[in-house]
Amino acid sequence: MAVADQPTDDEAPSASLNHRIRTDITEKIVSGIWPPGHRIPFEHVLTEQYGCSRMTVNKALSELVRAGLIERRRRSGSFVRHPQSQAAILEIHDIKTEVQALGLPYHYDLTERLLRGADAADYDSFEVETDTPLLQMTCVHFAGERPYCLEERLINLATVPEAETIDFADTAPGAWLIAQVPWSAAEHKIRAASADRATAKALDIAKGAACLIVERRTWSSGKVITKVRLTYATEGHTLVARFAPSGE
Amino acid sequence: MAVADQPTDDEAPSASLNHRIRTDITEKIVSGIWPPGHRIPFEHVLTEQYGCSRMTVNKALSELVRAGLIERRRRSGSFVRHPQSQAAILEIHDIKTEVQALGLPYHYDLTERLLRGADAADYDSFEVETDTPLLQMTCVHFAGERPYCLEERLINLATVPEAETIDFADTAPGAWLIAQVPWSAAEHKIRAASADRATAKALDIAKGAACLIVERRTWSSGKVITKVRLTYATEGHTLVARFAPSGE
DNA sequence: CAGTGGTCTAGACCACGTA
DNA sequence: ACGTGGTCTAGACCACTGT
Repeated sequence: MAVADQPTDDEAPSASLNHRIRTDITEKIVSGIWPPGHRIPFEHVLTEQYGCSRMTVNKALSELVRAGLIERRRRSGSFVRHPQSQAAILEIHDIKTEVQALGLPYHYDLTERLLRGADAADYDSFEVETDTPLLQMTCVHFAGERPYCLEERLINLATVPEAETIDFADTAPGAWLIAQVPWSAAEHKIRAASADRATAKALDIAKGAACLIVERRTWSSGKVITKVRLTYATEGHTLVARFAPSGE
Repeated sequence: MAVADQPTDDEAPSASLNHRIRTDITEKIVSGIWPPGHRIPFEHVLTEQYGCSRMTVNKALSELVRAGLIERRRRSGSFVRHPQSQAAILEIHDIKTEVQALGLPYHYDLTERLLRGADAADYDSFEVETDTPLLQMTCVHFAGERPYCLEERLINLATVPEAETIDFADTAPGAWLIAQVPWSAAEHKIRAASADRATAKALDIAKGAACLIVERRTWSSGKVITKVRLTYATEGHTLVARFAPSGE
C-alpha cells in the first residue's frame, strides 16, 4: 500500500496511530474547520492518508461515535454531528472527601436509625413492595464545628441485608454502601429549597435559608438499593460539572 | 480453532460478538458475582470460551476500560475496578425545550443589551484581556405567564464577532450560540441562593426565596465564548442527572 | 525471562441504504 | 446494484512487568 504524506508531521511524536487519527479529526471539528453536517473522509481515504489498515481507521472513528462527535451512515459516510442537548459530567464525591478538600476536619453524627417496613408512600419513590424491610437513617455531616450537610437515607434491606448488622455510628452509610454494593445505575435530582423548621435546626441555619438538595436513587440489577436526600446548608456550596465532547 | 460452549445460551440471540462479551462481563460485575479486585479471564481464555479471535475480545475489554468498569495491567491481567467517585451525566437542555416539555407556552423578553469593554472583574471570571469587547445581555424566560428563568449572559465578541449583529429580540442567545459556535468544553456550577431584590423583581417572586442557580462557561479552542448565569425561580425546578457505568 | 496486554495488518463477508 | 460502514479473522511485533 502506498504511504501518503502524514497530515500532521509537526504534532506529538508518540501515541498510537488510531489516537492520532482521532485527535486530528477532533481538532478539525472543535475548531470549526469541519462544521456540523460536514462529511468527513471515507474510511478508505483515511486509510491511504495515514498509510494504515482499515481496522485502525475504523477503531478511531468508532470511538468518535461513542464520544458523540460524529455519526455514521452506511452507504452515505460519516458526518460531524449537530450539537444537541449539552451533557455534562457531574462528579458526585463522598462527603468526607468533599469536606477534607476544603481543608476542614470532618466528622458526622448519626441522629436516627430506624428499622421499619415499607408503606405506600415508599412504593412511589422507592419501587418496593409494602412491608419490605427498610433501614431509615438520618445523619449530619460536619465541616469543622459547623453542620455541612444533612443526610436522610433509606436502605432497602431486601437487596442489602448486611446493612442491618452494620453500626453506622462509625462508618458513614454512603461510604459503606459504595464499597459494599456494585451499583449499576443512579439518578440524581438537584433542586433548591428553603429550609423548613426541622432542617434549619439540624443544620443550625435560619429557617427559610436557601439550601441545595441532591436526591439520589441507586439501583443494582434493576432493584433500588438506597435512596438518599442530601441537604447542603452552605449557600456557598457548589456542584461542578464539566464537559468535553471527545471525552479526553 | 475449537469452539467451546457459549457462556450464555439463553441470552439475546442477536447483537455482535464483542457486544455479547461486553454485556456478559458487565452483568457479572454489576451483579456482584465478580467483586471489585476480581481478576477477569485472560484474553486467550475468553478467546477460547467464545470461539473468536483475540481482536474481538480485546475490543470488548477495551470498551469496558473506557466505561470505567475494569482496569488492565500488562503481565497481570484485567481486574474489576473498585468503585470510585460517582460521576453522572447531567443533561443541560435548551430553556425553550425545557418549558415546552412542561406543556406550557414559551416566550422571552430581552431586558438589557449592552456593548461594553471588559474590566478587571471580567478578567477573573472570563479570562479575557481588559477592553476586550463584550456583549452583555439580560433576559427573562417565561413559562406561560410566569417568569421561569432569569438569564444574565456575557458574550466574548473577540471570539464570536457575529453576535454583535444579531437581534436577540427574536432569537434567544443560548439557542443561537449553540447552533453557531462549535464549543469544545463547558463548566457548570450549580448552587442555591436566596433571591436578592433585583432577582426577585425580575422573576416576580418574594425576596429571599430559594433559587437554583446554574452558571456556565463555554470554551472553544481554549478561549471563553460565553458565560451565563441562569436563575430558576421555581422552587420545584429540578435538574436530573443519570448514570450507568457501562454507558449503555 | 516469560506472559500479559497494546496495537496493527491485510485481508474477508455481510447488512444496509442510497441511487 | 453498488459502495458504505460493521464486524471479524489469524496472525504479528512490541512494551511492559511480575516472577
